[in-house]
Amino acid sequence: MLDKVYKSGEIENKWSRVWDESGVFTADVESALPPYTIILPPPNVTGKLTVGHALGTTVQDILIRWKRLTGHNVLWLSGTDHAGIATQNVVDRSLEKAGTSREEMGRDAFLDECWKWKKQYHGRIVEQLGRLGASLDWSREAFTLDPGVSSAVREIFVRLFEKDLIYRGKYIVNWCPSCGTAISDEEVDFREKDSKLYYIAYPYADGKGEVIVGTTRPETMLGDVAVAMSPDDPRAVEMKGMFLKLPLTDREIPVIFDEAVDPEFGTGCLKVTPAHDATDFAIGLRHGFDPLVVIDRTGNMNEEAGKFAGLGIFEARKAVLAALEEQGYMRKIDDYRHSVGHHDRCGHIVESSISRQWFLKMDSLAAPAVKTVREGDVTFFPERWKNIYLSWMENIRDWCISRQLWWGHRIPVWYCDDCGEMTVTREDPDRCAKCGSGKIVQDEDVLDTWFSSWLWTFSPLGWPEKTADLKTFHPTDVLVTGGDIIFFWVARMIMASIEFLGEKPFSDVYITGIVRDTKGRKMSKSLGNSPDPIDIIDHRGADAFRFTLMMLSPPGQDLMFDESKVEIGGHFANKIWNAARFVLSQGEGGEGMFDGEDTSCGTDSVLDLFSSLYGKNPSYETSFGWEDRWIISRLMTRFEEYGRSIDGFRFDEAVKTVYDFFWHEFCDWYLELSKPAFREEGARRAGAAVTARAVLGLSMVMLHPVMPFISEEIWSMLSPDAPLLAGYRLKDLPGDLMDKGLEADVEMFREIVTSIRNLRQTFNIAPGTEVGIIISTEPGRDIPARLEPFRGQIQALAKVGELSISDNAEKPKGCAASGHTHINIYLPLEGVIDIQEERARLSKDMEKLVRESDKIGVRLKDEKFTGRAPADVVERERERYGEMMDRRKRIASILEDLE
RNA sequence: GGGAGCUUAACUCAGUGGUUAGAGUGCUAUCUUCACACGGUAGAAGUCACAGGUUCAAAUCCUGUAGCUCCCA
Repeated sequence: MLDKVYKSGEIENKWSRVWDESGVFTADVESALPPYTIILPPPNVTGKLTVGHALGTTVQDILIRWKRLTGHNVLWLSGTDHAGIATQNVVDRSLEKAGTSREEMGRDAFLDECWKWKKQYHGRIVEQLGRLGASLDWSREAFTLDPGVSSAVREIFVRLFEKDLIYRGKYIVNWCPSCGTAISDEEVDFREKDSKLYYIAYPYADGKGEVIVGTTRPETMLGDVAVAMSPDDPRAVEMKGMFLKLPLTDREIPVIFDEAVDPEFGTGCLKVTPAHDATDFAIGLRHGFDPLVVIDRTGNMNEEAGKFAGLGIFEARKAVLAALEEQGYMRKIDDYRHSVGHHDRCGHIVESSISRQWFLKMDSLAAPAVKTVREGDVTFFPERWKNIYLSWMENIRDWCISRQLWWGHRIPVWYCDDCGEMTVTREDPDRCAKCGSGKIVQDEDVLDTWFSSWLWTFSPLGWPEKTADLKTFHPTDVLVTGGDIIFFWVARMIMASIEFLGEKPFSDVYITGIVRDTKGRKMSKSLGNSPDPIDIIDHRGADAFRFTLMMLSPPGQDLMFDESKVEIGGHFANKIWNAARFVLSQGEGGEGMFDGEDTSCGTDSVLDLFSSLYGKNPSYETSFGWEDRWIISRLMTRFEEYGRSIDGFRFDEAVKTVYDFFWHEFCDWYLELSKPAFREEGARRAGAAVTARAVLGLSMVMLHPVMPFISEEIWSMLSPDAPLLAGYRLKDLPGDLMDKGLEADVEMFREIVTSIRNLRQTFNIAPGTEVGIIISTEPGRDIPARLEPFRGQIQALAKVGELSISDNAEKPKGCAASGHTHINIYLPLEGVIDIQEERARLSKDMEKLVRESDKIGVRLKDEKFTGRAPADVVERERERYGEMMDRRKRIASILEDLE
């Protein structure tokens, strides 16, 4: 006997192993099926999966498994990312603990150390993805520093260099003093900070006055080269050509005029520090000033800062303020709140700093990528991300691609000691391409990690070789990722693929929401509010987790996640488990149902059994009841809805469809309705058992993309010889099994059962007590005949003994009653009914009904409505009105009787 | 400063012009009946943020207001 409660652990382990060994996730480049490709956004190889990863991975796995089931040649490409800064940081920290450092051990030894980390933690990521049930193709797994992928990076660099799109120059860049490297604009997070605005006096050089300059960064004044004012400033005339004495130094600096100055801000006077501010850098360029660097790469003041040299930025600020105060230059200090840039990896405040770096010109790459999205060749879901993409792309700036790190793709540029020229080649050179000198040295820096990731749709497929994989699987179909890396990654992939392959990298971009805690905060390590997905899977099962994530995340909305919510999925898994237990305990049902045909579910899949049953079944009439035809019809309806939802990226809808069907139609109604048949012997029992098995089996197909483990388990129990569900290809379902007329009659039946149950509970009739029921119907509609097939089930499900169904049946004295469209239900209860209470109950129904029907009545009399609304809407309203008025009449007459 | 999103039941969320606005959790009553108490049955619960407008018809479209969140500069 199976456990009463579903236990996920062992079952998940078992199937993970079986799937791995089976090779069903390996894409077949020879396959004739239409390809369907997703590349996994490569997680940081030394990182740990978060709930956010679980969300994205589940979405991809649902798409992938669904496409696999519905006959596609599926490739879900797995891979990891070397995460330059993050990895180098953790390795640095571990070296520090061991009492050494990167500098001490040297570049090669340090890289060995990084590779050790990579090897050690790679397994953790692989295992975590496996625990989630991700059906990735591991045979093609790639890592951003693999030789193949690295040579693609090299190829790209050389091509772009040869096209003059890559250049080296001294510009203002974002500098992280903590990580000791330049970073791109996209890696800077702006956060609002409480700060001060200092007003500092800069005296005229001739001593006859002063201007006051407002700044949030007084320490940078040591690098000032000018004070700028707006050309529209009323003081412009008198200030023109004037020089100022720069306090705390012996330098004199000019007053200049520039459009970039906002005359409304502060005093309208801006100190210009080209070496340490992007705006000032631009002003400096326009006016021909050499930047004066006063802060070094480690965030300390340099020798240009005079007596402040050697101080850190904050110490220097204090010291400068004190000196200004002491020497009488400080005029005013205001509280001021403004955005300060922080490095998104380490959280340290980012400096704007002059530095020689490598850049990639973006304009010409961006133009076709804008066009592709604008014309809908690449589509974003939800759509609004398109505008975010476009607005970034249309204001794109050059990309700083060099990083002062060791862990990464080293920049393939060699400098000649003799002639000073650069050599940039696909193979490592041993002499200068210009002068032939052997004294060449490679650039010390590495490339931004994203410079390898932006090739990710094609570099792992073997590009630049024209491989079969590339031909079959590129362009890929959909990219699933978070909105926070649209600029880092999505946009750049579109540019790269168009530039180097001449085609888009993917057709659709599905942007998932962000996972937050129940207080709406982003999950982060420092807050400690991010549960470990593996703990959740240990506690509640991967299927439950996946189901819950999908149930709770409508497209593009952030998800307030809390582990306790996974109960939803856990309860559902348990329900599925128990329904399966019940169905399996009813046997295979094949024996003796068909003449000479073996229908036991052993040799082929449940679906094949199912298909063979319907349509050509000679004992159809005696084996199957309306219950069976009904649930099959519902299953077909739901299957269609489900496929539509997944194809439209509506995973919340898809998941709800399976849930509703399985729980509220299959379990609540069908299995209850089948219980009488299961107690019988012979054909009827067999028909019910076979239907239950077939519907359970097809439900597992529907469920499999969302809950792969439990569905695989139950599938295997239904039919031990069947192929793995994970590798199963669903054939077309028979199209003629929907019966809308039957579905409507069953609706009427369900309303009657529910209504009788309601009456029973209202009058406190014990659950075990049988009651007599009289159903009185509207003449001329043949309702008694239509209800006749349902008689037995009404009696069974509502605990009814004597049941009379007839047109215009007489209402007995002293009974509880309910009125429906064309139907009255009477429950004789002489002496038990409290007339007053019964009147009150029915009056409440009546009031609501009157309110609604009157509203429709008014609408129908309004010629504007009947004239302008579409005919089918008017017709539907008319029908509704007729039904409501019928029900009104019925309840009114019941009320009259109670007088 | 510019832009986006959100505001629907106690909570978390569906529902983008046409039935009496739904689900899950929670709540109330009841049942341990031979798949499941992680369950069954029945039920209560909403001024669809607010104010205007468009329309025969608005939770849904438009404008404005308020609050919350995010992105960009």
